[in-house]
Amino acid sequence: MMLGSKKILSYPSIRRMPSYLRILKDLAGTTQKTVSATLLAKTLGFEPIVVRKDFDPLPITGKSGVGYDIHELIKAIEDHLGWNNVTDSFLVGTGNLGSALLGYRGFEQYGVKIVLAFDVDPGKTHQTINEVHVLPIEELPVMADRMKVQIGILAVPAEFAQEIAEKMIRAGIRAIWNFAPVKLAVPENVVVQNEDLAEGLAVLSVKLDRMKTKAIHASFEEPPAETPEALPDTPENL
Amino acid sequence: MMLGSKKILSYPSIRRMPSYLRILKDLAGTTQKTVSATLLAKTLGFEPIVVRKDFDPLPITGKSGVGYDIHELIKAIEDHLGWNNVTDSFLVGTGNLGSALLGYRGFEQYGVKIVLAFDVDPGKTHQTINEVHVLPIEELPVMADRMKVQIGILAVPAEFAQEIAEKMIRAGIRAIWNFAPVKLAVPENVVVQNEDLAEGLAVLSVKLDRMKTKAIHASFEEPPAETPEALPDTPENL
DNA sequence: AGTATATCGATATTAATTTATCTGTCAATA
DNA sequence: TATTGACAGATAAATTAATATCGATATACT
Repeated sequence: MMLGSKKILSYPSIRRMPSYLRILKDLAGTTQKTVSATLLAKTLGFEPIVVRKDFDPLPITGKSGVGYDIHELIKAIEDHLGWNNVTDSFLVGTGNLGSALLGYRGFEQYGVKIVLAFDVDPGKTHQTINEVHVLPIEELPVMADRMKVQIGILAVPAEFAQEIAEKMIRAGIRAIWNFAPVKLAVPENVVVQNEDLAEGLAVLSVKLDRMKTKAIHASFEEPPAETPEALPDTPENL
Repeated sequence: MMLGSKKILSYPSIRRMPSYLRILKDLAGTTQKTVSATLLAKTLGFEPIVVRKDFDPLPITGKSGVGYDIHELIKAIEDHLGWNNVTDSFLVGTGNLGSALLGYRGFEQYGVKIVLAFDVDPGKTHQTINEVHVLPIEELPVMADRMKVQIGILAVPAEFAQEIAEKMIRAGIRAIWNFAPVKLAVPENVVVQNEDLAEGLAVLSVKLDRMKTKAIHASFEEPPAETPEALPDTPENL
């Protein structure tokens, strides 16, 4: 045994993987065979050391003075995320956000394909949004069972989220991508990933505020230090 | 001076603030006057100590044996995030994601109001989406100047993101909420917050994968340990 | 060949974040 | 009024993540 013993990536690392993947796939279309951590870092705005650390647990090895093999790296990342073979998923809630998610082509590139959508509102069902059929929520259990779907995307208003989540779980869904701003109560064998736009907005607000006060303080100190007018890469945290 | 010297919140704390705020605003509609960290924690699925630590830098103080004053707490959080007075913002890109964002009522609750939208596609301009006018991108500079808008929401395809960002910046915008999966190069007096759905999806994928292997290992060890079929609160990380 | 430069990987080091522990306060109740 | 349980807040410990340092190797360029 002990075969597939991948060393584990930290969650911050995992979150950076999609960015790497995008760049790598771009490069895969060129004549380039290798990338350095330095290049990736510069493109993404963080330090090379971060990149090397991120790749460290992957079952690949770079070459000193050269970098990493692009295709190897892509494969390693996709393997780790399980994004090789696309997984089918259901989406529930075809309001604004739900439709937007349906409109996002390219989830398939991220290993997930929305194969069916559901809604409680009869006015929204039995139509097709972006080539995905919308069915009444009642049909979810049967379809989930028939299609062996494991991932559910929850894009309903907060007040229905828990109820729909339970319906998903009873139907055999094991992973819920939750866009409703509520903590879902789920059994321990079900995983939940919460997505909350307000989080990012909160960070932006604070950053803006801190930038302003910084500017004020700066104005009392040295002369403006020659504001670089054009596009220096600021290391982007969060 | 040293007046407005708020102690700083960590970014993880900042990200949790919107969740607190939502619960608090719910409670504000009831007869409750106070909340305990314990209650907030239970509702959100983390530990009370996290909540108390999060509130520690805020200029408020809870009462032992009682909790925090709900209104005081709301005010303190909103103050810190600058979500008291709603800030006007522009949105660029009225594709799927852009429309979804326009459809999100309730950003105002988060201190941000989209007052105008822009698009390059003449086919999309001069209409109204969710009561927000869509103008040609050329008009952004004039309007930004006239309305003194500081926040820009970028919901355009990756290949145009940098270009549009520069246009925003030249127009005086100081904070960009970036939904395009690219690192923007901006001057150091501009703040950027990147939003990347793939991040959350990556985390979900890995969680699901780890859950599965956990299940496999468990099946070799002790007898199933009585799976709690109904809804135990799992502490939700990330 | 010899040298400079780029780059990885291993090993610290430092910083940020989470978690634990303990003490004292408050309010309800016997 | 003494006792108990719920709670905040301070301080400390443990964990996790980011950053730095350094030696070794590959490539390009004299």
